[in-house]
Amino acid sequence: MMEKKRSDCPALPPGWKKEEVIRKSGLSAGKSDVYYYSPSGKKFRSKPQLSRYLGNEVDLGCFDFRTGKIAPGKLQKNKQRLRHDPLGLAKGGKPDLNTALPIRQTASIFKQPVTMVTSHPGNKVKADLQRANEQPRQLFWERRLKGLQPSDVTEEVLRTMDLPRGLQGLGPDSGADTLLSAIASALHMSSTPITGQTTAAAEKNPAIWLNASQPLCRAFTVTDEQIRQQELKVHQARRSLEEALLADGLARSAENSREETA
DNA sequence: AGATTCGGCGT
DNA sequence: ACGCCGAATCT
Repeated sequence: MMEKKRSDCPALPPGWKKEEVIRKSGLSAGKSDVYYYSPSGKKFRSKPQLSRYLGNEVDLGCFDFRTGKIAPGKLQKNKQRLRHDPLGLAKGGKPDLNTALPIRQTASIFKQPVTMVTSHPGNKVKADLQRANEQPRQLFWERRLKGLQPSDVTEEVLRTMDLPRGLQGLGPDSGADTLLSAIASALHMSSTPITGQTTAAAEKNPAIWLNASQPLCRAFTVTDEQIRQQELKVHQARRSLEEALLADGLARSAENSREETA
């Protein structure tokens, strides 16, 4: 029996082993296959398979399956993509590695926990609201959000969201789409109330008078009625998400059992 | 049956 | 050129 040399893999959680097997015959002789073994001994033979199993425990985004190391060369690609296809959803529909837990993949750039809808209490919701609030930001960084649109997996653009009148953009790129993204981002990233730009001076010269901790938006007020309507929308959206997660979970377990019993 | 191995499709 | 995975082959 050939002793398989399984080596520890530092880029993975403790207990994971990596193995490389050289092909010794056939047209592909000399090539090699790489396998990983979980601490429990399950064998993995591709990055997607590994990613499905690890979920968000480990970000495999820049993990090189063949070498077993973190590949720093991937950042270039991501930046390039940010221009017109920020999330890589546009086409080709990558299997989207790391899809196990719901991550808010909106304009708000940084991954955050999101409400997990279950029938049980004890949900963790935005547990760390005081994180990373004091990061330096570009003035008018919101313009990077221009043109972002919600779409489903078939690439069809979903209905656009309507903002209430009374919300008005400010500064360069003060279009409605940028405004929506800017406000959404502000709500995600700030733990203080979002008021818009309250000084009238920001109107005339935003570059000087801008309150950088507020979105590029004129000051506004929100009515109780608007809040009620929004609560309704959120409830409906959560139901949709719950159904989607359920369906996804079923598909995932179906695939897992298919692999196990294959 | 499970494990191993190479082919070959798709990118 | 290579990742991924089906399936033939082996034990």
